[in-house]
Amino acid sequence: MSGQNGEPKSGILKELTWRDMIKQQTHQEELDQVLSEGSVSLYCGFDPTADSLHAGSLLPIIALAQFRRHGHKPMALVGGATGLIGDPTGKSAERELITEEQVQKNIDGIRVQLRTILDRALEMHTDQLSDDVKNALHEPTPIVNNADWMKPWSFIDFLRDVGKHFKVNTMLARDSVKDRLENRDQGISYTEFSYMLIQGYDFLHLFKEKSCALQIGGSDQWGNITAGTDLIRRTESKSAFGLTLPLLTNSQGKKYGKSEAGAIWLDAERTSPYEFYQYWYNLDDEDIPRLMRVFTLLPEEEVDALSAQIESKNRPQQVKEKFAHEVTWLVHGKEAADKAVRVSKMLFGEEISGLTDKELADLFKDAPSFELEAARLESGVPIADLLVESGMQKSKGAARRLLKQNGVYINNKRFGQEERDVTREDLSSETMLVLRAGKKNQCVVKIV
RNA sequence: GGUGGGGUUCCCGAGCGGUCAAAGGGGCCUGACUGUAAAUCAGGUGCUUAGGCUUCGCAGGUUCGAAUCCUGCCCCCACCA
Repeated sequence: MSGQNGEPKSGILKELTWRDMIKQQTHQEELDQVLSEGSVSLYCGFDPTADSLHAGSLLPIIALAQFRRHGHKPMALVGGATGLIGDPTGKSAERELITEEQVQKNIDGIRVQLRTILDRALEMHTDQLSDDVKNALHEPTPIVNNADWMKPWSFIDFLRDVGKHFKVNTMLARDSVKDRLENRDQGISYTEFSYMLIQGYDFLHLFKEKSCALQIGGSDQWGNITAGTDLIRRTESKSAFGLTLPLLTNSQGKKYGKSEAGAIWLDAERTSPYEFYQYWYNLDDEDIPRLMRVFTLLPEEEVDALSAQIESKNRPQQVKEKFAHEVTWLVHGKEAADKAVRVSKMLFGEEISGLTDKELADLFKDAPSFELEAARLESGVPIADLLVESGMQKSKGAARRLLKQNGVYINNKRFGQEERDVTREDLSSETMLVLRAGKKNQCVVKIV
């Protein structure tokens, strides 16, 4: 009974629909039927282009988790083979090849993240889960690597068995290829051109070996996904399905997952849980309801209530705190998320004083820190020097400007415009002080 | 290969012998107002020991003086074959 106008009957599609997480799908009704009849195996691929995933990858990860929460069997695929080739989709120019060692290193990194987040998604809001699902929670979500089945192929075999099923005519019509062909000085290499054969074959392989009937991915992956469903239909005469997720942009049309400072990584070393939390907290109010549906596992009623609250401007901070906490929890764990909330309250609150080193160090574990020799403090350190040496400002000129604009704070207390020296008086605990530049940049200065 | 137009500070883009550290816009930063939001407003946005110093594709040259003129080189774009 699903279809353009109908309600899907499978639990998972119902969920993804109200969350607005479906961009396109192949054979809607048939897919809905299959998903409502029983447990379906599915997968989503992740490119090993870096040793950490970033916030953009969170969407497919959550989607996989949602399937799992509805009793299906998701898998994550890391592209050990495809990563060596490079996906031309959405790229205006040929990419540099990544070395094999680098790809391996990247795979190791993102594997851990996938595992952690996928597992954690099963521990959150468990009251929504059916008993069957709860009983199966201890089974980890499988993570496969396409290098395992791609590497053994010989070129000739691959061309005969896979290449034969792809028409260059069709491949040439794809936007990602067309753009590159029409732009004379940014052609496409045979290597990248072949990318879709590999991704298409991955699907066939998983279909045969793991009964994988569905591939999901970002909306840019539509072409690559249908390459797989087509290949399966052609060689196996069976249906396989594809589903893509929407490309999320904010009210200004910008993509998520990037801040001015760069990408928001899922790796705590690259983007600390505190920064991660702050990223979500600081997004536009307007975008929060939409994002809450997509990036949290909160149930519908709760999302609706919170959305209504933020829309009516009734203590919107509460809603944002909840939202940012949920996302941080999913990625970094509850403890880290709780702490991010505490640190944030501390930082955006009153003057910092009366804390011990231990408390301060604990609160600011994620914040950058800088060590200053005790002797220098005794004689006094010019504030501009401190700002530059701690890395908060890149030149003294910039430090002076900031000062003049009233943007320097020590222990959350405005420093004033005068260029005086920082001394022992400025410590907030035994050996530390908190230096802040502007609203959101702080650094712990430790005396050693 | 031929012809024409270009490469300017994070980006776009003006400047075409001194008054240019270089208009304007975007971005970014800071402040005010708020709510750590958005919108709005104000200021800032090469380095500096504040006297200077280094920047306008690269290398030379002309000149008292060059981003601006000349020569060579590199790269890009457009049209033609």
